[in-house]
Amino acid sequence: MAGESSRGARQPSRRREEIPGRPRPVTMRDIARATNLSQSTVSRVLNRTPTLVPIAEVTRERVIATAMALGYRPNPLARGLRGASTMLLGLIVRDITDPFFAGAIEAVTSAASSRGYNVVLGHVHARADEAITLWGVLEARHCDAILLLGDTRDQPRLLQDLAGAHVPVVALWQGTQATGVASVGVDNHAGIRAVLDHLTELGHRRIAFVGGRRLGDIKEREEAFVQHLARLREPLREGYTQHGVNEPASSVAALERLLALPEPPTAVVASTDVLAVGLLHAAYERGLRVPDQLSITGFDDIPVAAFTVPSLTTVRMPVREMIEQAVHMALDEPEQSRELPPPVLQPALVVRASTGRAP
Amino acid sequence: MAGESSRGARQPSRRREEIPGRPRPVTMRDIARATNLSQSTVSRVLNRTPTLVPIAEVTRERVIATAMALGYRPNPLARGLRGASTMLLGLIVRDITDPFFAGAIEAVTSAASSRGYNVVLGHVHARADEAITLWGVLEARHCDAILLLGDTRDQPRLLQDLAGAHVPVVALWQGTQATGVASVGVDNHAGIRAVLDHLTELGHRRIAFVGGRRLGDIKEREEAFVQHLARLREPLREGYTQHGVNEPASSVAALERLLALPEPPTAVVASTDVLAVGLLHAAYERGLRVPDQLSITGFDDIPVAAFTVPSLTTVRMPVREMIEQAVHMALDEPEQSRELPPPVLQPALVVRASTGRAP
DNA sequence: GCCTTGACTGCGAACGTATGCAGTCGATGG
DNA sequence: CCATCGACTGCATACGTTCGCAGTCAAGGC
Repeated sequence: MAGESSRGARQPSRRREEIPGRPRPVTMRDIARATNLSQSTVSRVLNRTPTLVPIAEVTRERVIATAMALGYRPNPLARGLRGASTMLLGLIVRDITDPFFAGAIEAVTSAASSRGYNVVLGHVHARADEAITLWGVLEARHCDAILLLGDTRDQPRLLQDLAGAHVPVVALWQGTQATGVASVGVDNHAGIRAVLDHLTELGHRRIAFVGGRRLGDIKEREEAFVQHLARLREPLREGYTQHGVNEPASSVAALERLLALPEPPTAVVASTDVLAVGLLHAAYERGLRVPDQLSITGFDDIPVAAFTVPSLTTVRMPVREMIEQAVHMALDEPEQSRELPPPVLQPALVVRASTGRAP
Repeated sequence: MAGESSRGARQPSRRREEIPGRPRPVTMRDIARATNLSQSTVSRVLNRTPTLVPIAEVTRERVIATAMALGYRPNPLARGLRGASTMLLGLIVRDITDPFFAGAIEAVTSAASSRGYNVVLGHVHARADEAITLWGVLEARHCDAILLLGDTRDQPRLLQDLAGAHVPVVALWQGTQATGVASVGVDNHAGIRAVLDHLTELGHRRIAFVGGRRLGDIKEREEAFVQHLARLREPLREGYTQHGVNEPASSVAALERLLALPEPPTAVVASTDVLAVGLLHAAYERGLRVPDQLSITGFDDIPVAAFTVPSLTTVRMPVREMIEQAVHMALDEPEQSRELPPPVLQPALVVRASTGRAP
C-alpha cells in the first residue's frame, strides 16, 4: 500500500559512478567557480528573478556566456526538490491504444517540448491501479500541471484526487459539462448536426447511431443525435441507438443488430472513427456496398480515415489546436483558466466516399 | 544551446504553498518522529539495505507499519538527487503517431507500472531538437533506464549520446544488427518467409514489395524479401521494390507505380500494416478487387488489421512479449543484458481475407 | 568489575538548486 | 570627510533522501 514494499533484489544501489569517459554534469557551482561568483548569483541570473534583487548586466552576461560554454543544463530533480518548477507535464490517458489519442499524445509532447517541458505518461487502463498510477504521476512526480485525455468520470477517485491537487489540471474530450476541473472541449452538437444535415440532404431518413460507453464526448454525441433528429422531425426508431465499447469489434456486433431490425437503417452515424472502421468492415462482410446500400459516418478524422475502403466521411477534430490551448492553459496561465468558461472548439465536416444518396 | 535561455514570464516561482485542505506529503522524518527513531533508520528499513548494517526485526515492522499508516510515498526527486533510483523509465519513440507504436507504448507503461516505474516520453520527430529532447529525457531526468522504439540510426547524435550514457539502454524494432546498444528484435526473415511461402502456395509468382524508409526492421524485411524470392527461384523484376515513408499515402503512390509496370504484380508484400492499409485503399480506388485480382499482405498485426476491407493477412508481432523482455532487461538485470546476444522473437503469420489464389 | 564484542541505531554530510537576509562597496549628499 | 543610500553579491539554510561512520548499550569472557 505504501509504495515501497517488495520489489525483489536490486543492484546494490549504485551511486553516481565516476565514469571517465563522460564527465559529471555541469552544476551551478561549476559556473560559479569559473566566473568567480557565488552559486546563488548564478542561480538568480539563470532564473531571471523578476527584480527582487538587481543583477548587473555584465555579470548576467558573463554567467550566461559561461553557462553556454560549459554546456550547463539545470537539474530538474534538485529544482523540484526545492519546491520550484519541475518542467514536467503529467499526462493521464484513458486509452493509449486508441489511435485518436495516439495523435493527441504526439501533439502534447510537441506542445510541451516547445516550452521546454517533458511529459510523464500515466494510464488509467486497468481498473485496479487507478489511484496508484494517479499518485505516481501527480504527487510523487511533482508535475507542474496535469492533462487528462478522455473522460475519466467513471473513476471517481481519480477526479476526486485531481480536484484537491495543488497543480493545474486541464481535461480534454471529457464532454463539455462542468466537472470541477478546467477543460477544453469540442462542439459535439455542431459536429453531429453537420453529419445529420449532410445525410438528410442525401435523402436519408432511417439513420441509426452507434456509440461506445456512454461517457463524456460519446454520450454528448448521442444526445446531440437524438436532439437533432427531433429537430429534423425524424422519429427515433426503436433500437436505432446501439452501444458497446470503443472498438471495431463492438460496432461489428452493433451493425448485426441494426440489420436484424424490421426496418434497418440506410445510414449509420458512428460516434468515433474507430467504430466507423468496424462498421465498414461489417458491411463488407455482409455484402453491403458502401455507400450505395449503406452510408456510414465517423467522428474524429483519425489518420486512417482517409484510407479506409471506401474513405470515411467524418468530422474533423481540431486536435492540435485543442492540445495547444490546453497546454497553454495548464502551463502559461494556470490561474486564469481555472475561472474562465472552458473553451469549446469547432469541428468540421469532411465529406469523403462513405456517404451517398439513400437507396 | 545551453537549455535555459528565454522562456518568457513565469508566475513568480510559487513555493510549496501550504494549502489547508491537502496536507504536506508524508516524509521519512514524519515516520521517524512517529516511531521515535532516526530518519536514517527509517530510510534503511524502507530501502532494505542488503545487510551492511543490521536492523532489528521489531524496528523494521514498526517502521513499515507506521509508513503504511501515514500513507508514506517516497519522493523520487530527492532520491534521484542523491544519485539513487528515480523509478523513471525514459521512452524515446520514433513516431508516436504510428498506430503500431501506440500499442507498444501501452505495453511499456503497463510493464513499467507493474514494477512501480513511471514513463517519461521523448520524441525524435522533429529533426532539429533531437539532441535537446534526448538530453531532456536522458541526463536531466536521471532516468533509471531508456527504451528506444523504432530505428533511430538516422540520428547519429542520439545514438552517440546513448552509447556514452551511464544508464542501461534497450532498443526495440531497430533491426537485428548490432548497434552498440542492447536490443530486442523480431525475426523479420522468418516473417517474410512465411508471407512468401503463403503467397507462392497460392500460386503467386509476380510478387512486389512496398517499404518505408530503408531503416532497421523495414530494411531487414526488404532484404529478407529479396533473399527468399531468390531461394524460391523467382526473379526479382525491375521496379518490384518500392519505397517511401511509413504512411498510407506513400503506398498509394507506390501501387500506382507498380500497376504502371509492363508486368504488374499479382501480390504485394507491404513492410508494415500501415502501408498495407494504403494499398487496400489504392486498390479499391483503382477498382481492383482484393484478393481476386490482387493479394496484399502486411506486417505487425496492428489492431485495425482485423477490420480492414477486406481483413488483412499479416504477420503478428509479439509486442507485449518483446516489451516485457526489454523492460526486464533494462530494469531488472541491466548488467547481463549488455553482454548477452540480443533476443530475437518469432512472429507468426495470420491469414485473413486479403490474400487469395493468383488470378 | 573491566574490556571486548556484536547488534543495533543515530549523526551528519552530501546531492543541486532557490531564496531570505546580511554584507560590501562605490557614489553621493551634507 | 563622514554618513547614507542604493546597487549589487555572498552566506547560509532548506528541500527529502542515502549512506559512511561513529556512537550506545547489553551480554559475555577474563
